[in-house]
Amino acid sequence: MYALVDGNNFYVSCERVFRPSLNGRPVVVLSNNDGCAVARSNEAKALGIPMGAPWFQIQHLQHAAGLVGLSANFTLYGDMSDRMMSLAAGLGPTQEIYSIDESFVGLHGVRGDLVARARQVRSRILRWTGLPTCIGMAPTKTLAKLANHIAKTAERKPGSYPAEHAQVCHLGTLPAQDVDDVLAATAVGEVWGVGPRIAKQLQAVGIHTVLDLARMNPATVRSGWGVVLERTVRELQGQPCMSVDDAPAPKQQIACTRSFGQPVCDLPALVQAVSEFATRAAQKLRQQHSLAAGLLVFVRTSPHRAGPQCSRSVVVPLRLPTDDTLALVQAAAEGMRRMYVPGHAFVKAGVMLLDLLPASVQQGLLALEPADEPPARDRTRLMTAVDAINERYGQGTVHSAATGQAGPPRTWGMRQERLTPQYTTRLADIPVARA
DNA sequence: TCTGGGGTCCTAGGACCC
DNA sequence: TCTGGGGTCCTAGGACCC
Repeated sequence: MYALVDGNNFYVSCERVFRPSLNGRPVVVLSNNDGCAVARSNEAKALGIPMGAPWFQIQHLQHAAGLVGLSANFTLYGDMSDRMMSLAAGLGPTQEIYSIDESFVGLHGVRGDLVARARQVRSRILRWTGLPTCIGMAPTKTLAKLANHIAKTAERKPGSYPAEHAQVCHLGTLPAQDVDDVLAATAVGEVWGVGPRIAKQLQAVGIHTVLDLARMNPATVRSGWGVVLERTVRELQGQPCMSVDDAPAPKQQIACTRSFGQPVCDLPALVQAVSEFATRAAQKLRQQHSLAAGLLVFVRTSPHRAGPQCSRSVVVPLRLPTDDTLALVQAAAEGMRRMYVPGHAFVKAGVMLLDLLPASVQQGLLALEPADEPPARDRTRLMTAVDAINERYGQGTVHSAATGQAGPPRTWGMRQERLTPQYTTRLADIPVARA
């Protein structure tokens, strides 16, 4: 049996913990550059704002409907996520953190009334962190996802499903007919693994509800759509094809990419931008104890804007796999210089670290290669010190000169005009209670 | 004029997730 | 004027091997 614990409107809920005046109001949290809505309160959903709606198209609702738009505060959300996850882990013996606001919990061997237990965990998370959640439970992960969807929808739209499913929904103990009823009341596109494309194809052959999909023959699904959807169908039928993965493998690639706050044409600014992206990517690389053997840099113009389009990328192989910020910054800057073409309004660039391998694998230099770098041991100590200082005193306290004030003005920085304080992670931002 | 069969590896592109 | 970022897995097709 599996549970899926999922934060309701997670980013919005994090903001509301520290600004209770946002309760009951339509609120959206915007993507980087205040681009589009990536989280919506129930009130915002009720206004008809779709996921991903561009801010410039909905900002008139500020006056018309009291809509509040906030810049994404990922430092806050990450910290709140850690708190929520540690409490959700109390539900069962294994936990897989699937995204910033969702975790699967394996319920193997858990005795007693699962629904009562889930309600208890849910109310503990609410009381201790201020975050509302919903919990779905079922014999497979795909069904647990579905149960979670039902729990949320039953709470948000009374009448859509039986009221007892609100907040906590356990499909595992329901009579078969009741399970069929909720599957028949749910559109096939809500299934985990069925995106817009496949949903359309399914509808074209008369598969409209989750129940329709669950009743398909797995072999037919395999030949028509492939093994991925076949697994989904089997999971809907109650046959587990996925288990809780509580020790995720290290990532195979690490990316840091950003859209710019405004278009950028000149090379020095682009070099500075990718130097900073490489710095961030290198940090992530060291956190998972990997080395990169290659680095990809890309830059592109906007498909939404008129004018000449340009999209270029270059892979820079690294002679020695490394996790050294300075080496990676150098490679990123070199790649950018190599592919740069003047005369374009670039809006996005990024760095991806490729061909990752465990840091425990040491590759020696061939004796005939010049030993022009400081011994690797010293560099490792330097990077450890830099990470520790930045962890303690804030990002960028120590940084490579390529990303600093010596460079060009930081014209490419993100737009974040509606950013809230870092309530839980910066001393100066901690809320003060007054009697 | 005639030109095998079976396998691996790599890459690009598509689809999905949140 | 203004449209995010970071991942995964699968498949098809080409290059190459014996």
